[in-house]
Amino acid sequence: MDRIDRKLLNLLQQDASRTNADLAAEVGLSPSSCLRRIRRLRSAGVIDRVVAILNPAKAGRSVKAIITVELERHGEQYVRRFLDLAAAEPAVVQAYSVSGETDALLMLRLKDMEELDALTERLFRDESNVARYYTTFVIRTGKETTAIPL
Amino acid sequence: MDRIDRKLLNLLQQDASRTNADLAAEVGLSPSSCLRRIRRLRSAGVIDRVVAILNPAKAGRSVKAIITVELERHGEQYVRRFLDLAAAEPAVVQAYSVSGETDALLMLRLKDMEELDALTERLFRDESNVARYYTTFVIRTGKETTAIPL
DNA sequence: CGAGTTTGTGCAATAAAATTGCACGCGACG
DNA sequence: CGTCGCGTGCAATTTTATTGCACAAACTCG
Repeated sequence: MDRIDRKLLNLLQQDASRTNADLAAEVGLSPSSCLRRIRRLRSAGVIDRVVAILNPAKAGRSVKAIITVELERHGEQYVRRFLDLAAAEPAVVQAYSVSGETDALLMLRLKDMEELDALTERLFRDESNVARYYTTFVIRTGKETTAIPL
Repeated sequence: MDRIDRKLLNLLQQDASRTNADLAAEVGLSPSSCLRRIRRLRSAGVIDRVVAILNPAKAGRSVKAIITVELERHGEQYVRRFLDLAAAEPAVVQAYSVSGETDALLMLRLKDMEELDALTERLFRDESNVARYYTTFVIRTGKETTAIPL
């Protein structure tokens, strides 16, 4: 994991659709060496996967919401059970258990309010272990990246 | 934007490193038609970009934290200014202005606590407009996807 | 209803890119 | 000082993407 590897990772985190020859030129390697490095990073698991990022609005999911959840019982098995329940929802893109006042935090991608209504109904109606939940809406996005700084 | 387009987008959101011929077979199209659809989705902006997703731990950023911020003055220009400030920080991967009790929410990727300390120092020391901020740590990740449901 | 146009498709040829085998150079280590 | 291991570049090969073309379906407008 030297300087070149980091440079490659940074480039790939920005745009993984570039050709290998292109990347090789930018980091100052031959295409074959560059390719071998990328493959090594991939099989080492440093690169987890390569994905397409969609434009939320054009994919019909312009509403972003955050739900913080406080559970009745805070034990690990209860938290886990709730996270699994939330993870099963397609609209839930991130589900975390957290420290502090609340127990869990969900990040949602929604089509409209109706969908939020249906989701909260599903997640919190039967779930007798949820003491309280707070829904927050994202007004403006200042930054949203998948890139991990190196 | 028909059923085939959606199927393609779902596949590409999961794994954009598959070959075009492979994708074509899965959606039941010839490689050329499949490629043309993907290119159309890309130039229409539905596909925003293609990126490599790293393993946070293996990239040396295993700590995930959330900071919610309450500003002194809540006016739009103040919120914007704060978001810009936060967005400039490499450790900040998501920065939103939100509805509700607080004004902004930051999602962080950190190497260690020291980095958090340095960051809060930078973000909140000079920033006299910040009334209060709450730091929360992610204990467990139940789900974390970049895929937008279609 | 029907001619014309637009849009999408498959096939085959072509171009571009990834991948592999091989030999070399450099640094670590005995 | 020789040997080993690792990474590199080059060139050949294989795989993949891309393009031109002809055809079929859907849609439009008179």
